Amino acid sequence: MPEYDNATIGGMLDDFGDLLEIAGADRYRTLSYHKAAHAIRAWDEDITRTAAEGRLGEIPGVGAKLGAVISSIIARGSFPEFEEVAQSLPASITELMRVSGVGPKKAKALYEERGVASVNDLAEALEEGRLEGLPGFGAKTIDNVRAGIERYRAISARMLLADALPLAERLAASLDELPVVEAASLAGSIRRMKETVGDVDVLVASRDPAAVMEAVRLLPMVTSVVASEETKTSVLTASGRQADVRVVAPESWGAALQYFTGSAGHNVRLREIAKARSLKISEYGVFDATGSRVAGATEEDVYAVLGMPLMPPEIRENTGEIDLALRGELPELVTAGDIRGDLHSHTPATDGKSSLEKNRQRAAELGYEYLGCSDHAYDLRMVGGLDLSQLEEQWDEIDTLNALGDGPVLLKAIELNIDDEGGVDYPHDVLARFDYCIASLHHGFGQPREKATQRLLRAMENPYVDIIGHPTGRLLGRREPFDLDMEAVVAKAAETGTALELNAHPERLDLNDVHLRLARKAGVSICISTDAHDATHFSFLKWGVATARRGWIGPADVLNAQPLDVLVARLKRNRR
DNA sequence: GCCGTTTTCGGCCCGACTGTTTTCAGTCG
Repeated sequence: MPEYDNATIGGMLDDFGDLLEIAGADRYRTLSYHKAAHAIRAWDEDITRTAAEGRLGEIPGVGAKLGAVISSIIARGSFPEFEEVAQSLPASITELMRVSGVGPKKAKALYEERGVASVNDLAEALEEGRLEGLPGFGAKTIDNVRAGIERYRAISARMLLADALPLAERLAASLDELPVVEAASLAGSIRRMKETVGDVDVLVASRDPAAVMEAVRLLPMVTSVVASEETKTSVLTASGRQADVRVVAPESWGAALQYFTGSAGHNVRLREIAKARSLKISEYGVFDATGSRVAGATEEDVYAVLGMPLMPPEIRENTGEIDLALRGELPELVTAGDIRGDLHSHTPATDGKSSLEKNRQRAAELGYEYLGCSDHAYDLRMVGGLDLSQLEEQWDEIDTLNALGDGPVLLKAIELNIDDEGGVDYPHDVLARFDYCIASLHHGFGQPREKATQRLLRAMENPYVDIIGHPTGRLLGRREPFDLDMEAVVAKAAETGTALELNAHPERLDLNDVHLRLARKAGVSICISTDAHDATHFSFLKWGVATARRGWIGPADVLNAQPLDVLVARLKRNRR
């Protein structure tokens, strides 16, 4: 049987919820599938284990029925309700709903009246004029659907946060400079620092929306205007990415910023809480039963009137943050300023571009107290992994640079390669000579869960493996992560005192937010490392910090937020 | 289908736009 992970099961429940909606089921029933899907994605335990232990009911939004559905999926890959609906409707038609302008009713009509069962079918039917005369599909709707298909195809390829954010920040900053603009900010998933984003949302406070819209259309970075209305303009930027700029009145600024930042699930929870207190919250403000505004100008006010402190955008994902905020127990989140050094960098001795000296100089500019030099170990032959004599050469260079006195302390480290049995490149007597060792998986990506997991567990049992590098091995949009039992990995890290890396490379961001929350709960140390292969890569730190914050990681959890003596004392080899 | 600071039954988030609706359903964010 294939293994079902949380994301897969969440996806299946989402698809089924859409299918039910098309079939015309009660909308609260369909909503419950979507709610459960979200909760399962955020569930930081392997759901097959939760199921095996009979604890599915602990997942918010999962009751008796959904528990049975999930168990059925795990046992046999499907469930009776799905099979029943799939007899009358092909499962593929849920894809139609991803096209802007097509909802459940139109999707159903497209399938039943024209046999359209996928976005490709839809594009074809459109070309051939086969949608003429279909009720609900007038000329304008057809135009909208045509544009929707293009947008769907463009956004399916999501953009890395690191590619989208600089441009988005420039866009917001240039609007902020306009005299008619009182405030400008990013909103949506890019403000929440999600690792990938579909499009860019920018919010502006102004009394003169027309002037703002005009200015947006004329910005140099705008290559074309998709649509421009009174308070909203959509443009394509040089990157080909769509940005939506919205204008709101200054008295609604905070409410609108809160609203458009989301996430959707977070907003729904907030509105439920507001309602229970006889308040109504919308993008215009928070209103009491008499309809008078009680908050809205700032985000602080909106949260305060609901009894919460201002919520950092990165954690607004409806994964328990609201309950913590209500109890005044929001976790302290790490900031870039807390970071005292980088523990993972490479030099030209293996596959790095910048010399040890140059890396050290850059680390000094960043105000770091220490820098870990961690080139690849011997077994990674393709990048020229170091043998003992090369290591001794590097150690001499480190000693020489450290003797200069000023600047960050260079640490003698290594990135070990974990072999098929969980072993590493050097014997213990060599490993003992490093200040610390990182061990990483570099091959065997297709291995079954049991095998890949065992490799990591065995590596962590080595007393000289202090840190596991880029634990899941994913490359966003390019390579799937190793299939790992992350609970077992985290448990072993906690048991052995091994730290887990949060690799800050924008294509990795590995561990992800869900894994980080799991590690935090288990008390595992995290090191936020850039894995710099060039001195310019130390700036990747911000992506790692953003992801750490999404994972509720605080400065105390972060190994490289500690002063050098504390860091050294917390290394596995020095704890025993 | 879920769930309890009004509730174990009757609710379940809000506001706006769009088009083909002649009074509002469908869709979106």
